[in-house]
Amino acid sequence: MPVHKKKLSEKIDLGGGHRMTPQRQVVYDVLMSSRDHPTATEVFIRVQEKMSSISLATVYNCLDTLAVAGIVKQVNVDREPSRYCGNLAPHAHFHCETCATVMDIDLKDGVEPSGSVKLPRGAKIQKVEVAVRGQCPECVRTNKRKNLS
Amino acid sequence: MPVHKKKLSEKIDLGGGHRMTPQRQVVYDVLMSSRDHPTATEVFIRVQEKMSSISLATVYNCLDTLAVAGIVKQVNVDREPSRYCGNLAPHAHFHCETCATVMDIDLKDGVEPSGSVKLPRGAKIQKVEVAVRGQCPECVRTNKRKNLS
DNA sequence: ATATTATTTAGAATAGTTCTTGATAAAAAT
DNA sequence: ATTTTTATCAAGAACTATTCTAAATAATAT
Repeated sequence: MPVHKKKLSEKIDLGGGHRMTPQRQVVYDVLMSSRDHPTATEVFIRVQEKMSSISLATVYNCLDTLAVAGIVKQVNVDREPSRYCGNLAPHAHFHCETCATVMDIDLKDGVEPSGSVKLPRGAKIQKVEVAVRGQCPECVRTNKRKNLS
Repeated sequence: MPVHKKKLSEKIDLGGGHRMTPQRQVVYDVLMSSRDHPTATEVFIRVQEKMSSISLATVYNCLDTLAVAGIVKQVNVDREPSRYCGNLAPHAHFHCETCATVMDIDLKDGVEPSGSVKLPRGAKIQKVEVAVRGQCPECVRTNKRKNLS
């Protein structure tokens, strides 16, 4: 079942002369029905179940087109593979160093994330990203240990 | 002239049976006398002026060893090449999308960067990173434009 | 219909980084 | 002071995520 608000298979305008093709639609649907933050390869695997002929390059293309169109978000954690996210509401990310998952965390109401830093005078701010690293509740509870070789 | 506090060529203990070799010392000195946030390749170029025989692989090794020892910081901006930073004090980073430089920005006194997010209940927080993207004062002033092909 | 433009695909190419291997060097043990 | 152990260095190969290329296909506009 879809976890985000937009109806699945809803036709979306990508703007700029771009078409909502079957491939883009399937990639979009997979993202909107994912709560985790899959990498391009993970999206590829999930998409293949619905459209086995699709190529990884196309998944990359689709993700990029959707991200540029602003209907999905690209999330980067250090230099790990990019992840993709259908949650367009402003939020931060928590990265669990034990199980390597990325989860959304909400912002506190009425608190600007930029409030904790001295913004350079005269700079134009485009966005402020807050990323938290640590061990997620699930991994704390099950007392998992980091994979030390 | 050195921009950070520690004296250049000061012998540092890396711990864990690691030695402060000439190569590591030169890499460290270059970082400590840099205000910008050079990439491994940029460090390599600067180090070569003092030690022309050093290899890029060794620079990577040294940077990694120094980072693991906790005496320099590795800074990642999206999926761009890692940058390295000798400023160990807690701070955030500003990334100029026009000139692609990364600069330190100070935290406001007494304001926890984690204060703007709803931390997951039961999670162990290791660190909170704040990254600001936009156009730096210098680029705003000179009205530079993004390099659109 | 025809021309134009966008898209898909497979595979090649790229870039940053890590790994492998043999040589070198420093430290520890004898 | 030798020997043994351990750490390090360097060159280049290997790896991985991603982008690019080129040709085929499909959709849209004329």
